[in-house]
Amino acid sequence: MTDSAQLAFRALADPTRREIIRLLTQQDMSIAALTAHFDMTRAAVKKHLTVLREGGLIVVHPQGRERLNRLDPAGLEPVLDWLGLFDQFWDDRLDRLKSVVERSPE
Amino acid sequence: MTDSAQLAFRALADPTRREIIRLLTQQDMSIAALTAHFDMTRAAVKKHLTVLREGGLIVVHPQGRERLNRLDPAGLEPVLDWLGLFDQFWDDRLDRLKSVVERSPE
DNA sequence: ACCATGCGATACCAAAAGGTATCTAGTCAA
DNA sequence: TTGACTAGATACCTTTTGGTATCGCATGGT
Repeated sequence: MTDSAQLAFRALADPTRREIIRLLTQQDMSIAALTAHFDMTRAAVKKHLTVLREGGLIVVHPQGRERLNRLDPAGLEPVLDWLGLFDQFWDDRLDRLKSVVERSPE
Repeated sequence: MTDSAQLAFRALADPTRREIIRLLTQQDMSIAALTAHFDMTRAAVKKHLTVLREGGLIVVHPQGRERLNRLDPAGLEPVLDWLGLFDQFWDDRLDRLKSVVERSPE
């Protein structure tokens, strides 16, 4: 009963992992293919993939000697659910802020 | 130009900080008031509040000798924006998965 | 003026996270 | 079966993170 939202939020907290997610929205990819997009070793990418899998955000399905990593949208549900708890709150204030934010580029 | 989404995602990655957010949706609170809800020292809570402020999720406004922490919904925008990039993707597959997930409690 | 109180800042510690190097094990082609 | 390629596992290192303990600084009541 380890809070599944926790594992998902943790998985999303790293920029490399979010980039992996972005890449996987384009197509399923092997570790080697993903590693080509980063300046780090295959082992490091593997660790990120493990965290993503623990967070339920990807699934692996072996194909011959390759193991393709595929995005699993169901893993995002806990995150969306949590954020949804505050829909009312965010909406109320976001609406009021929108015009303000747009005209103050900071 | 430090990616603001990164700071926000990092702030959301800790369960204590998410609980703080939840508490702050009810009412603005001082550090002391927040600390009463956790089994940790005021200094630890203070650190979490710093991370939340860096993530743009809360703002502090002094009131006498108290400093009330207030939720800032604008800080969540980068997160919602990032998630929004995959709306199409999630939606497509979430719809297909919904019934499946509901009948497979795993 | 005093003293409680509410916070901020710092130094310090243990554990977790991100990374590399290296070794081992399957799978496919010749 | 040998060799090349793809990936998992482990040991190890460094940095970050979450936490405590402690000190000092304002603020407000008496």
